[in-house]
Amino acid sequence: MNIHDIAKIAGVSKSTVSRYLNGGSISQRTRDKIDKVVKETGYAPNQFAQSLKAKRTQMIGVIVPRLNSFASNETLLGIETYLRQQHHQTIIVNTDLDVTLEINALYSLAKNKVDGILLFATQITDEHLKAFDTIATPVILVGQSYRGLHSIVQNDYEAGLAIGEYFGKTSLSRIAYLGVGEYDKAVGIHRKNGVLEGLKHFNKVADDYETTFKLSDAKERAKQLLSAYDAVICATDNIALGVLKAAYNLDIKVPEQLSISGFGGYETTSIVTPMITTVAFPYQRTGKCAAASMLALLEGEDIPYLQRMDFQIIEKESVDIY
Amino acid sequence: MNIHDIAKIAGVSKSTVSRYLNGGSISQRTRDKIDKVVKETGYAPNQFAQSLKAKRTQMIGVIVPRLNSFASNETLLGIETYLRQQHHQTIIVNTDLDVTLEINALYSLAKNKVDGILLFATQITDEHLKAFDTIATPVILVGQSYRGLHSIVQNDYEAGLAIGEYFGKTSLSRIAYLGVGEYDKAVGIHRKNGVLEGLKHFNKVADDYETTFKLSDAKERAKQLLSAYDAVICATDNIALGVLKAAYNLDIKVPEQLSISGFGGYETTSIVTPMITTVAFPYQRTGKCAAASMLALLEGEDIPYLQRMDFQIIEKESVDIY
DNA sequence: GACATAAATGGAACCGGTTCCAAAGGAGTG
DNA sequence: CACTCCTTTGGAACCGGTTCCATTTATGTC
Repeated sequence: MNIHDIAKIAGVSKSTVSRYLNGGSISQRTRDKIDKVVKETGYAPNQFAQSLKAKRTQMIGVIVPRLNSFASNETLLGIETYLRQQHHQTIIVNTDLDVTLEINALYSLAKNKVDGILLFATQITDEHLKAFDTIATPVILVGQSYRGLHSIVQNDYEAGLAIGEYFGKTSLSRIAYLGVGEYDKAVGIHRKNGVLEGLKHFNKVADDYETTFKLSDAKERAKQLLSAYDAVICATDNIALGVLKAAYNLDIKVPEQLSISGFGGYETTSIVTPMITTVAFPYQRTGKCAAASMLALLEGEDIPYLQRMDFQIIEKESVDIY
Repeated sequence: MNIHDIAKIAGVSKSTVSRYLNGGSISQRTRDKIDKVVKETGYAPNQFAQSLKAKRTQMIGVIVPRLNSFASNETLLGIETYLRQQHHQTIIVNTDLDVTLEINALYSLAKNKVDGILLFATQITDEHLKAFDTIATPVILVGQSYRGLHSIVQNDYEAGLAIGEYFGKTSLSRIAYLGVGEYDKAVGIHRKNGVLEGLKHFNKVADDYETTFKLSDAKERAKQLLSAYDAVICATDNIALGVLKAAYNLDIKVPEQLSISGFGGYETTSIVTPMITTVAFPYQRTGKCAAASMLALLEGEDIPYLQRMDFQIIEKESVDIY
């Protein structure tokens, strides 16, 4: 069933049906005739063909590095919910942390003529810049910032600062920071710098160790170094969970013998015992903000190049605050 | 940049460019000329306009009831990965467990001319059937089955049977089953029936309680009844985690005083202490299977109406097996 | 070199809508 | 009733591709 069929059945031209659908000037008699036919046939215009002319597909592409991380999923939830309410479709591409796939995804989404792309970036390479340049599709970075590109990020430095000061106030003195590689600017650099600076305000220092985003890696790394510390500040909740697990294995009591904190606000941190003190980032709102910014951008509005979300320390049971 | 521009620059007709792009018969000289122009301009055909003619959008819609559940996300991961490899795009719609939104999503995806729809169903209402009938888009159900519709499900009954027999073999005798409402056929009925039947093989029975899929609800429900039992078989891992939390709160030792099991194989079950014994469902493979079945269906192949995945008991530490 | 055959190419129609423009119809006024 | 003006309508072009068909060009054979 297409507009031509409807027009023929209703005995009018297809331009009239088009006007009927889009609220053009039409007489009551014609309106009723078409109304009847549309009702009977259940006709709905091909969104597709509409987009060809309109040059707007109402589709937003989202490139995520992982589809099984709390942060990605919550952010994605925020994005999808907002876009759906605004009558847009969400196309997701998962890159499984593969940079090549990420570049491919940019070109592929551009070919699909999505109106805009939200990129959950880990790093921005020259290939990325080239792709942004080639495709004529607006891109907003989520989670990482880059000069000259629209970005929405967590307030990693300030959050780190807050947790650093939080540990600073305690009597804990042998502190380790368990982070990730510096290729990830947001988590690997800003978050860490915040923590170290926060501790410094209280004349404390932390030894700086590195692991990956994987819980099991964090656990193994932790096993080697736990005995030397009375506190471990972890760069993510996943890492904190790995450290907690390692503490269990080594029969180290948390928080009596070891204090642990994470970043993220993952649900799991309040499922385990003891519940882990963490810095919650508003992932859903981040997603909503990213989606809203994209639609604003597409409407030609000016949006700030860098938007930082807020954060909140969630005090639980894993830090000995005395 | 469109095909017309390319044709003009290369000094050929647009049908020739089209042939160049799609591997039609073309002379080497012309090929080189067009090659050069395409390279220079970075031209990529509008996937969109192609679809209008081809009547195939290479897009598959996925309707999920939640975007923050382990099962959904893993399945989605399996779907997206497979579809991407097969050069298809994944459009997701989250319905937040709202049946009205689910119906809307069906019509909306149909308007978008997705080639097929994968529906993570909880229940099938008359509205659903009507929608399936109206939209001319193939639908495959994931997670629930319905007579006459293509379905891919977990083997809920057999999995329940296996865990029922597993508990049957132990010396545990005061057993509770903590399940969900029967509106969910797969989890609420089949899974439960399997468990009860499995226990029956060993002349055991379980008291049957009901809660929701939410961890916090399960925890509250569990607090009221834990003292009366030495084992709780839970319908999902989330429920099991809630029960474990309740046991902690009541200072009940797991597994010494209380055995707990779940269903699903969620990552979290091996993060908590003790790690929870569960039945793992192959969610990623389920997603892949669903996606592959859809593409097969679109190719006109015959696929079975009901496909059941396998499962595996993951023995951990939360059940006292002696 | 003439001829048959195959390969390469351009033109036009088509996919399903929207939109511009001109023509037709209807209402209002003197 | 004639005229103007506004509303309604249909026809045609367009969005950016693909494909059919007819024509031109190249290749091979005798």
